[in-house]
Amino acid sequence: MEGIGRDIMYAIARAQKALYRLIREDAARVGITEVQLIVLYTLLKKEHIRLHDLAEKLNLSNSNVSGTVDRLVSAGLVVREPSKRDRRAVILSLTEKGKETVLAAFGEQSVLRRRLQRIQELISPEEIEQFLRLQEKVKTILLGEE
Amino acid sequence: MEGIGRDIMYAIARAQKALYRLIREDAARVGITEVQLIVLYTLLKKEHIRLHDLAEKLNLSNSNVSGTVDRLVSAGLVVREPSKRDRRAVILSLTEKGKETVLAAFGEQSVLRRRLQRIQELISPEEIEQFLRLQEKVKTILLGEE
DNA sequence: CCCGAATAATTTCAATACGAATTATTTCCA
DNA sequence: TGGAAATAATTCGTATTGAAATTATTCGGG
Repeated sequence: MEGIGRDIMYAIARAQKALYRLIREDAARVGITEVQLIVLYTLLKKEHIRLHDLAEKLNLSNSNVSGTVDRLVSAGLVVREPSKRDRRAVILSLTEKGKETVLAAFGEQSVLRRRLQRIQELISPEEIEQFLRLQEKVKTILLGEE
Repeated sequence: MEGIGRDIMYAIARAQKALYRLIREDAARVGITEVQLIVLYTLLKKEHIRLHDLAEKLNLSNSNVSGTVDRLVSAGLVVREPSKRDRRAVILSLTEKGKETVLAAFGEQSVLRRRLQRIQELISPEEIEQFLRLQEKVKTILLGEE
């Protein structure tokens, strides 16, 4: 692992840690954990999704999401219901309380929202576009899909 | 969380997952976990480091690193010794076996090494430089240090 | 139509991961 | 210098994480 490779690794890791720290902050404000908030947000954007599809969307294992959903159901934020089309599957949706929670977390007081806006103020659209393109390219090569 | 912000979040998360998957693969080949390999690698690059400094370098909590070091000591890959300068601190170093393990993990057979090289073959030095610069800029803004 | 392969979810287990509390030691300043 | 504040590490509790095994169901080819 020579210089450049190491730089790339550390850069990716640092950006991710910074991002998760913000999500954790917003999540803590409404009394949940970061992964729970990410799951709620995903469900807000796409209701009635199957557990497997949710796990795929989030790049998490089924077992992981299954446990997280357990806790969200216990907290009254999410409901599980068996799929009518496929009796193996379960369909997930937000409860009213779940909706309120995610909206409160990412609402006016959200640190993450403020910082993401700041990025758009301080970095030009061309550079952001460039950033996303390179990020995607690096990811594709890392996955061996080039 | 509108379009661009979400794109940035997902891009960062995806790159990190791809990276960690590779590290996990190399680590599994030598019979350890990804975090354990990252710790061993860090110790290879900087021997005789204090636990607190190691945790800081890796952006991990002290308690987390303490537990990971426990397992590495049990496996005979790392040794703990009390610092002479500061009796509160412990100094960490690799054993001979620890050195061999990390060198084997990131040696010729390393998938991560191969993919990082591939990045340098497929992406121009200017673009890599640009990538690292933007990555750093985004991280700084996310941390609120702009 | 039927049975083996594939798929969806859960459970279990070991390893992260972090915050809070605790213990031991050092620092620093009144 | 004496003691409060800060620092280093560990322990504890809870919540991720993913691989592997398990169960239930669906799919697909003969």
